[in-house]
Amino acid sequence: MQIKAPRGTYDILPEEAVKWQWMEQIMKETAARFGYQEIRTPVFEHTELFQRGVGESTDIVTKEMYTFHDKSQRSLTLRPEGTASCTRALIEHSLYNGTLPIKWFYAGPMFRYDRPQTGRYRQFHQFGVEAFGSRSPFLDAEVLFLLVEILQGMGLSEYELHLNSVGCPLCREQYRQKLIDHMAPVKDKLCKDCQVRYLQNPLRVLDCKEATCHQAIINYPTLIDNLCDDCRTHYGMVQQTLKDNGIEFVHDNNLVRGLDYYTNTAFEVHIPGIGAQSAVGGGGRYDGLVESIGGPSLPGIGFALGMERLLLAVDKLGCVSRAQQTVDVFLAVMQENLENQAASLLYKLRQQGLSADKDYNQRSGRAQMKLADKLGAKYVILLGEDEIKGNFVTVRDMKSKEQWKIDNEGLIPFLHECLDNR
RNA sequence: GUGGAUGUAGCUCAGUUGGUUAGAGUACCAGAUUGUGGCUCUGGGGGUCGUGGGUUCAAAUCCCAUCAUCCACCCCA
Repeated sequence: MQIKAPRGTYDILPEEAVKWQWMEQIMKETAARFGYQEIRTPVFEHTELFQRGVGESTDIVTKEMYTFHDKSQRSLTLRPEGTASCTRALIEHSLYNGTLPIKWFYAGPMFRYDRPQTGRYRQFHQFGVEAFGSRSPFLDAEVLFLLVEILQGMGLSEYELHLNSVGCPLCREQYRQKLIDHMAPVKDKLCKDCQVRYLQNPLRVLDCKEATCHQAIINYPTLIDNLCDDCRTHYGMVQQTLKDNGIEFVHDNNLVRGLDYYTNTAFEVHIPGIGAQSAVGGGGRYDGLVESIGGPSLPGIGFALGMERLLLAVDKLGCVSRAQQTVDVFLAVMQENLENQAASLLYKLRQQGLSADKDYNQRSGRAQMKLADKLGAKYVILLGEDEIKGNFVTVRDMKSKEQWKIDNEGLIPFLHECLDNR
């Protein structure tokens, strides 16, 4: 049987890779403008990091991790997300002793064992940012501003930003109890999944899509009405800052993020029309995370964007124009016995900073011209017996069809001048 | 993990109630133009019909299994 890319993985071929470069460029440039620096962490970590960092009860840890043992029987896991690794690096290098906040961005592959569908892969890519060491609501706003700036930079203005606050451990625990009390009398009416959620993580009943569940718990107490004073004030300032700066969002009582580490601000960005997996990004504040994986008490906030979903949206909404990669000069060789000289000339052109290419399959002169055309060559250099004898080359402008005989010595300056004048 | 749809050339797809050598468009290569591109014309290569079993005189076609893709659920990016 022919070997294919494993389930849920795929190749990014050159044509597609151009789009990735374009997208990464926007992301990195925007993050830099906001004062975020790149960090690169390993793609695998000790399994324990994710168990503690992401949360034992999450779907990611319970059923989606690529976990394996290396030859020394260490349990390692391909990273399912980026925040845990960043936090580990922060602690490992004691960076919390330095200037705060620390503002990082990263981009790279993540791995989750899940059933593939449009916009969902087993190896997928995220761009994310993390800011450690400040609880300021203005930092929350900055992170959201950065997120929106990236979307707009990609020409994606049709997004929906959902916002909520999941409170701090203190007020959330009180709220949790209140919610359980509210649901207790009607728990039999909940769907199967929600029966389990009711016991393990009652907040997640709120974002169940079953209409019957929503009806059963109608008039439920909301998170926002049960925040403590500090959390309420914090959330209010985040919202106000966004409003003051014209960033549209909707407060969403049902938004409860799946990862255990979130506190206070939680958010999700959706782009309608790219399939069922419409969440292109999500994030929030995680003030307890650093401590929970062995560091000092240090607050943090971040988000992650799904890169293939963003490209899906870009393709769907068709708002990019990307130039085809072309070559400045194509070298057409008219006699086989001139290959040595052709190779030297080609190398020389490239050393002089020109993009140049030639045929390697003994094509006829005509076929070489066709190839030059296909590669988008601006100029073709013809090299044949006449040229060699006369110490010159023939240069053809592919657009105007003009041709000149140029001295060997004058060739490079001539080409540079031609290209500069285009 | 659950349910549904679909797998024929690199790509997009035809292929009749099971019947002889599986087709088209496009892409690729060559020639017309032996040293000159886009257009046109002519020719050519390329398929174990996803894979493995079964039914049949005969299977791309019917049955089973398996793998993969897509859609939805779950969940998330």
